Amino acid sequence: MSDLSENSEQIRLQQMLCFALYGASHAFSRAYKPLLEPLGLTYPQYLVMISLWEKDGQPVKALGEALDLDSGTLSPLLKRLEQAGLVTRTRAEKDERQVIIMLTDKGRLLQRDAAGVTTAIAAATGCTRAEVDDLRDSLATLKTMLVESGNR
Amino acid sequence: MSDLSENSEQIRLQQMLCFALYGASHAFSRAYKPLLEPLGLTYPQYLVMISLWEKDGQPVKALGEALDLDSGTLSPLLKRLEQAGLVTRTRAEKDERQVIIMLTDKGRLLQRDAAGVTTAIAAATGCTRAEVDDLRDSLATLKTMLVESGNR
DNA sequence: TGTAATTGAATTGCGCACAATATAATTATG
DNA sequence: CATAATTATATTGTGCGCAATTCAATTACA
Repeated sequence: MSDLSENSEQIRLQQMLCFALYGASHAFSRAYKPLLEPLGLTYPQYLVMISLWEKDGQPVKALGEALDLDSGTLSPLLKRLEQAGLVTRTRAEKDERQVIIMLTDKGRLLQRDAAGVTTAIAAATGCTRAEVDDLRDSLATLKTMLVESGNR
Repeated sequence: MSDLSENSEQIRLQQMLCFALYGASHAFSRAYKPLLEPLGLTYPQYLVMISLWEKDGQPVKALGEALDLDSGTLSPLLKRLEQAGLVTRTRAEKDERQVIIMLTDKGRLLQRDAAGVTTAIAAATGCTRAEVDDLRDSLATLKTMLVESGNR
């Protein structure tokens, strides 16, 4: 049973959970693309904006923890959002290491333009609210498991 | 009810399915990283290798369809696999536009080294076989829905 | 208090992911 | 048969995602 090319030990792409996840994740960002393009946002930028709409004035560190991204990803992304006039980046006075990200008026106003994106995506998934909730919770659990097993 | 900053219309990152997917997908590739590093493969390269272990001698186009990737992603990736001595890239005689990707002996042998990766990841997810199957099928359906709604 | 350790952000380098474009080979068509 | 349309792959440019490094600010501690 050592000839992998001719028996059931063969790994099949189509039955791998990670591959399904990989494909669904890409499908999502492709679905978002035409909706976000009019707003001038990429998908990761949109996630950052949502985090800021939830809680304005976060330091880069906090955004990184909320989105699970490091400064190597966030620093240039935030500079692009600043270039676009959506956020400001200012050093905190009480701790000059921190950079506080704050929405501009333009950034705050963009939330209204983005309202339609959510409903359009919800419709595109074709899922009921309960299905979405179940799937989301399963994925959250899966992520937790993967992260925890990595810490051992 | 138009003040989005103070009511329930507010989009919340933690309740978004796409964000859960985004996080779980990244968690997976982080979990794979230390397992694939000894093999000298990145996660997308590993997926390409699996596709080739399933079916050797595929043209770039077929690999792209199997993995849902275009030549802009695959061409440089395949060159790196060639550099690593895992595959060969040769023009098809009957249609010189096609480039056929074939495993080298080294590429075929790598399948044995990769056998442990699957079991390690399966353990890391902490999911039962049934849970994996359910989740995978839900994600496949979701992807189909997103792709189809994009074609309209 | 002075030095060491830690922390927050930015930068560099590499590898996807993907749109847009280019090029060459093949096929279709007038 | 010549030319137009299509097809397969490669290239270029932009933006993540992440490891590794750097730097300055802060905190710990000898």
